Amino acid sequence: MAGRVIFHVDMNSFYASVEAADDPILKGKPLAIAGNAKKRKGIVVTASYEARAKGIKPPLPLWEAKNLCRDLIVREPRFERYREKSRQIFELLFEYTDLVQPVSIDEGYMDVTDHINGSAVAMAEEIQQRLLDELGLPSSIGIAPNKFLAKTASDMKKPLGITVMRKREIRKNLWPLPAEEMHGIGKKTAERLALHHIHTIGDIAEQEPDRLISLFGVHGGRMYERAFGRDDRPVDPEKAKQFKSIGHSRTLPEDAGSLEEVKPVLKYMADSVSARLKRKYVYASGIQLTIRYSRWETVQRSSRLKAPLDDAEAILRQAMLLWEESWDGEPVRLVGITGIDLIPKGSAQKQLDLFSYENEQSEWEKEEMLRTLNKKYGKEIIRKGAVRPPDSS
DNA sequence: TCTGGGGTCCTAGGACCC
DNA sequence: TCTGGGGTCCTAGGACCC
Repeated sequence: MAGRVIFHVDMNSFYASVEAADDPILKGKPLAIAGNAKKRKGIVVTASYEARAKGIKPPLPLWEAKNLCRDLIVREPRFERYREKSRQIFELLFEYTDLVQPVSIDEGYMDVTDHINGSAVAMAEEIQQRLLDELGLPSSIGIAPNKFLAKTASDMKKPLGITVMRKREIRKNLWPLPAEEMHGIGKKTAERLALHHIHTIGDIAEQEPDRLISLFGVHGGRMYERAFGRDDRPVDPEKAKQFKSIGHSRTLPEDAGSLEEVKPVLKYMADSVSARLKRKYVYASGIQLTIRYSRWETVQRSSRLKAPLDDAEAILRQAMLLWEESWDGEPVRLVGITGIDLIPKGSAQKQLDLFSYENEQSEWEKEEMLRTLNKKYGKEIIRKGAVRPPDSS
């Protein structure tokens, strides 16, 4: 694969920029998007560049942010609106090539190798200008022969930057960067690298690859390759559509100390996860319950299902069984439900046929669990028949 | 006034099988 | 008196990213 041209398009302060585009009063002001502090969700998710200038950088607790900047404007996030804007962004990018891979709500890769008329920089400038003119949103674009270098390049100049990273410039532009700047290296790995006197990306490049692999596993091998700017991952438009899990979690208004207290929250989450599974045309073949204790320890327990499902009551029932198995009686700060091991509806039906015999065998087990739960928590939510193979329609 | 919510990927270790 | 051993599958937890 010789001479690809990859763009990494990264929106600047995306949530804050959307708010400013929708409400011009916010333009040029220090703005933070943050959850409601009274409900203990007080962290800054996104800060405008004016707020960043005062040292406000996500994820900062809101009260600290207010101390740093007395006239900080705070808005709660409107995720539905951001998703809508996100769709518009990618529609615009798809005008240039089919090889667009969204990687999050506000960034994506483009493989424009076969679509350059003139210079790549001119094309990036046009895209950036159109995002600004048509959607009111600033972006930074990195241009490079692969995803890793394009991503690194887009980070180098914000806001409204366009940065080209050529292979031959790696020694000059990549190697001086701190190791933690490499995508995939976070705080923990950077600390471990520092123990071995590895501080910059250049230091990584100087290591024996076998040593990195023995220390960090496949991650070590990958960081060595990246340090030389090597990355042959294709831009894959399908990847964004392939969900592996769908979940919903929430920090509670106050700590909970019983299943009665969290049951309404779990019910709400089961409904929401069920609705999203149905919308995405997938079944979950496992359900995972997340419990975060007020002591900040997080526990996750999952169960595999005999029959893949998308039914809200069945999801809730599984979640409550998992609660029974895993809650240690301590105060709980957050709960979450996630559907895992998702399978598309078409293939789910085949699996169901395969498992139907096994289902009948385990029927007495279900009855037993239901009796136990019903005795304890009443029958309004937990009912026989909640777990049923999905309709074949 | 400590610390959100959506994810993906990798690894360690136990269960199980032959 | 020692108590094989290798492969595979599954789960929980951790690191990381936006």
